[in-house]
Amino acid sequence: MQQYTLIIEDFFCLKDIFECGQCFRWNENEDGSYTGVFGKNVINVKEEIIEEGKVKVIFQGLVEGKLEEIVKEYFDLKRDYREIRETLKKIDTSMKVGVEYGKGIRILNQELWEMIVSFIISANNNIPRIKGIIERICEEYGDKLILELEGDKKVYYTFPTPEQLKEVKIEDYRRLGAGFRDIRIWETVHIILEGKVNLEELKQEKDTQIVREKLLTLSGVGPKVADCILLFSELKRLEVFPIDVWVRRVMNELYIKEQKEDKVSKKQIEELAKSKFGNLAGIAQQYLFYWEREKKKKAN
DNA sequence: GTCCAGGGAATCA
DNA sequence: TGATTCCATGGA
Repeated sequence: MQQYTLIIEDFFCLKDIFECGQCFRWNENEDGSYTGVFGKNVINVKEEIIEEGKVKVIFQGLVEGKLEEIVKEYFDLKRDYREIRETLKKIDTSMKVGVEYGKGIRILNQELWEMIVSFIISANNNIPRIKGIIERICEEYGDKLILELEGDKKVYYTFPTPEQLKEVKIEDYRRLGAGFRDIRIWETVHIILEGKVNLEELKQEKDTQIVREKLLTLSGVGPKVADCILLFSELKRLEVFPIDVWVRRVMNELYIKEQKEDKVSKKQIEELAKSKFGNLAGIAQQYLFYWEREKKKKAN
């Protein structure tokens, strides 16, 4: 068990980070802290706001290695988000509102394999259900981790490796609620196990288009899922702009203003995003996605 | 009962 | 190339 406390002199908000739609395995506790598993680590994070734009963050957890280094990498703490927000806010008033709303966001450096499977499951699905499916797969096939905080022991599970999923059958994924995505998960696991796509090589590849094409050879990975993997995993391509129903909706509402939303082509949105947001399109997308979804939540 | 969700693949024009 | 259709599931 390690502990690490950090003062961040910028906006940094656990709710913004964990509920903006980029991750599926972080859950809020009764005390307002969040606990999550990534790699072989299980970590609890608590924040105390010192003043506007200054926050104390307390990390506690079981990790392989040094907690400080691990969280600095995972939470992308070396990147200057203040500068990113300032750049985006200058684009227009809509973007300014979106950035202000999600100003505590950080784009996490999540494990490539976990993102591949998670976003295959995300196809035509909703976030609460995606989380449930992933959690059940981890409970069945991942490694058990036990975290004890203030005498309270809880059990967590790692995300299973391709090797750990080797003997899993298509019906097993169906039984765990994956629905029609069952065969896609199975096929992708076996593409990796057979070495047809090498994840370590993908992490080394610098050309984003080559990485994207490789990802598209995986079963259940189309353009949108590939873009989510590129943006939200350790591949960290902040310029890619995943377009789902929410992003299409918000881009149409703010900029395109077409009566019939389904008439707006993906290409049109892509080109608009690239020209407006440039190499920060991915982060801009996340501010917009989060803003649009929270707006909808509040309306209900 | 109907609609919708961080879409992809197969099929057809 | 581009448009349609089907695909499980659970909550609203």
